[in-house]
Amino acid sequence: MTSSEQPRRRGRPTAPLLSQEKITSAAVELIELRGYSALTMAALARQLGVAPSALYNHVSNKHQLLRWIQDHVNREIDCSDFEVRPWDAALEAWAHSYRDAYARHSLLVPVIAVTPIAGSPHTVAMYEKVAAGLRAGGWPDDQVMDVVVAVESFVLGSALDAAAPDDIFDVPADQAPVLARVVGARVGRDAARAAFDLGLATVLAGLRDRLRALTP
Amino acid sequence: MTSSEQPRRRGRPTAPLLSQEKITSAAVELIELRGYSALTMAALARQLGVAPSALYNHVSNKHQLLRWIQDHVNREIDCSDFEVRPWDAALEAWAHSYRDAYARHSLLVPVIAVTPIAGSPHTVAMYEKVAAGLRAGGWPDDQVMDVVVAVESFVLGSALDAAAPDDIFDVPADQAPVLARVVGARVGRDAARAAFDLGLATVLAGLRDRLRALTP
DNA sequence: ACCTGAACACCGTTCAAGT
DNA sequence: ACCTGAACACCGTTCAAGT
Repeated sequence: MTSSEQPRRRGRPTAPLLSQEKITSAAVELIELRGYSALTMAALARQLGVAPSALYNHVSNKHQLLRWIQDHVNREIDCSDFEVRPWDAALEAWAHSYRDAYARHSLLVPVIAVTPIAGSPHTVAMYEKVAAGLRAGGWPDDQVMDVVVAVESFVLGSALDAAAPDDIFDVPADQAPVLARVVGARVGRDAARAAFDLGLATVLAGLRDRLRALTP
Repeated sequence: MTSSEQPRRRGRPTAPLLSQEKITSAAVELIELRGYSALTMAALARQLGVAPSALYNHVSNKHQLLRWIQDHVNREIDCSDFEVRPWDAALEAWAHSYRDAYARHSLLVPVIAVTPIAGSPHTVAMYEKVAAGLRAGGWPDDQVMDVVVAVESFVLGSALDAAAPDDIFDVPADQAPVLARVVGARVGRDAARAAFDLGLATVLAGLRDRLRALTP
């Protein structure tokens, strides 16, 4: 060990093993490989080749880690259409992309719904684009966030629904005859997607009407 | 100890200390008193004056307990209107009641969305009424469940949103100017309710249009 | 049949100690 | 500044033992 030469105090300035980026992508990898139930601080540390306690030098607790993951997932959501297409078409594409992302991360849904966005740069950028698109489309300032939140609520509820088993509404016909009948009448394969498509089309039609009534 | 006489084997047939009803209402009481984070098997047992392991003679695990609580909450949801009012008015009242119930139990939302209803009598009864009301209102069999699920997705998403802090969208104006502007333009106190009301009105308008187009 | 008490495997998190 | 290893408080759940 040479005694001086290097700017840092002694030895070479060994780079830290961990960082927000490394931790987040390891966590996402773990989730995609083995699901959210496999995401424990111990398993994450193991994946990173480090002791569990080492994580706490970079992340204050597991909840903050979930917020990092949330921002990472939001990065995948496509909202580029707001800059080039009419507000309603862009909103539809955004809702689809948003739902699909969180259908794969439904465990995050209760986290998103409640976490301030300020610390999440990609999330802030997404809302900025959406808000700008709606505003440019003619929505008045004091209704933009209501539209965003309403659509988002539908999207997140649908993402949860997408994680439901196919037989969730199965019930003995003698116990609930009408329910059994209408449940049996659903032809399609992907019932959750059919409900989402119907709902989204309905919401968009309703919003178009509302905006039209607002600006004569 | 007399040897015969009693139908049971020996002593008096001491009634069990626990039952589904007692466990469920103790759990609900615990939740309303100290929140979901206080609902542990140990705390629940303590409330019932019993050892934690005793619970497992009546409930197979904590997840099943959550389903019992879910059915209990669903009992509070008002869907009586479906028998006496037009489908759209009844759907609106149901959605309001549904959202309010789960705004108080948002931790259950991810559970509901994924749990088969078959084992939950009040839940089945609720869906039966809703389905019958929509069907009587003129909705075709193969679309009834899509409408139910779409509205329910919006309701559950909104229930999650109702648990969000007021400052969830607060962001520095230089970082996201349009977002900051429209967030600031929301006048009202209860932003979550405003978004829910706008969304619900929009969904109902859209559904009325859709049904009208279906039945000329 | 139903309850107790002790135990188990696992969790997130803390902290003194090292470099 | 960053990591290790040992420890802590708490979880849900199991199970032999009692009545």
